[in-house]
Amino acid sequence: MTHPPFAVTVDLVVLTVREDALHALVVKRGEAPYRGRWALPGGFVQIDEDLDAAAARELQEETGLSRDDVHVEQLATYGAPRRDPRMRVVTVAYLALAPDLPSPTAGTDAADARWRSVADLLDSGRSLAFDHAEILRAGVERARSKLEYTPLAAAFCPAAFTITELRRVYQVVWGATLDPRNFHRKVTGADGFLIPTAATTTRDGGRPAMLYRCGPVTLLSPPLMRPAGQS
Amino acid sequence: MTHPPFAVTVDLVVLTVREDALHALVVKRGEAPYRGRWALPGGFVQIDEDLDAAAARELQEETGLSRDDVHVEQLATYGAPRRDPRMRVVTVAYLALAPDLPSPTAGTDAADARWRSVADLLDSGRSLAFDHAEILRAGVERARSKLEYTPLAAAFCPAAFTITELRRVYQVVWGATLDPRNFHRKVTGADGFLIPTAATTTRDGGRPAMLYRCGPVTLLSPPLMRPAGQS
DNA sequence: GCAAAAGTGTTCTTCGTACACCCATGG
DNA sequence: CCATGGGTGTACGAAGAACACTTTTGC
Repeated sequence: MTHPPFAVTVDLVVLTVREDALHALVVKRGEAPYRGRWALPGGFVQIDEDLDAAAARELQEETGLSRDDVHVEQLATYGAPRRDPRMRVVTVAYLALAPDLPSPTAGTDAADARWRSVADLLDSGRSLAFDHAEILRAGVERARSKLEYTPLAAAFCPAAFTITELRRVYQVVWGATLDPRNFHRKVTGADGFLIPTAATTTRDGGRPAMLYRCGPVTLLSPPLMRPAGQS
Repeated sequence: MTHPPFAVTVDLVVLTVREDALHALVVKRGEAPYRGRWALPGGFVQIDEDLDAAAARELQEETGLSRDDVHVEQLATYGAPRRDPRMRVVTVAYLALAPDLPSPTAGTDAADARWRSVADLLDSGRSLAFDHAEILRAGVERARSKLEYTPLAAAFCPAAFTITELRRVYQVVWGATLDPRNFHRKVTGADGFLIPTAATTTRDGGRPAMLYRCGPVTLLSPPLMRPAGQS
């Protein structure tokens, strides 16, 4: 047996911040195995399709979001021999970070796709199908560490956002509270992270806040450090 | 076409530090395609085998090293439709960090396996088979960043090593020069990184140096920072 | 005016860096 | 006794943490 046949799928950990909690996109399975259980969105890679393209296609089908709207990156690959009881399936997991969407699952294939809080989903008991709980955990951990040394927190925000909105992302993802004043100084001082716009907004209340767009850098140096010893 | 058949392989980026340069293990291909070219060691995942197990098996076959001797972690997965001209192959790349070995390829299957300097291998011109240059680059980049926030540099050292030997690893992998005195203070001060042993050695010349073993921590906080703007 | 959030200044402490200095060996 | 590397002390400056304070809106 030189090269046994495998099925290859992509699964997506799509994260967003809403209602002061981290949420992930899940779909209700319509068929066996795990029928009726929640699972990460995903599907088979087509025979002439690159892995990244398959992930982008699934994301488009499930959420209507295009690759340009959200950050997508490869997460890890899972291939335990019996992770799918039907056959040998290797799945390439992707992590996507999306802003909070007005109509989160509009125009999608999956009838029963919805946002659910990560805390709920990882609560042992009501577990996800397959090894998806493990994949979700890996995605959340990746997101947490990426906020430290990349400007990816902005991927959770609308195109123009305030410093406070950005800080809320950090607080929700890290489960920490950050000093608004030091945070403001730090991120506005980070070269290339934020581009100021002319506009301001009062949507957070109080004095009008400057709106920023995401800058061109992909790496923050020095990184923002998350306070030690939080969830 | 619901689940087209794929072949799944593992490929290994095995890195070591020798002669003051970063080296990777490569094998000469004995068959088409890319016959006679250098490639990363690897092979097909068997039908009942987990991905990590396949990587460990290939490592064992190619180097005689067991999982206990070296650090092995999943790197990334590559599956461009025509990356192998014979068929659709998805490869899960693994990164392994090994100490400098007395007889690097003793007791191996691959007749023509050897260490070659990463600088040579990535020199455009004499390129590796398939997309292995890209995979090697990803492995080296992963190793570089992992040295910052994990104690993995010790994986390049023998079981008992001196601070200077550890510093040489950092210098070679980062392509930077580090102040011996500040480095000494920093790593000996990092809680759980190094466990002092009773023994000393003069193998580096000069005054006898304390020998250390690797400690239990998996994450360094605060991280060691690599000097900005090096190769 | 008052509450609430934006944004700036200031102080204190911690940590990285640079570098002087002494120690312990081999030759 | 000298070269070589091991290891410690110290001084300076940059950066983080804590928090007082002024600014600008909505109500």
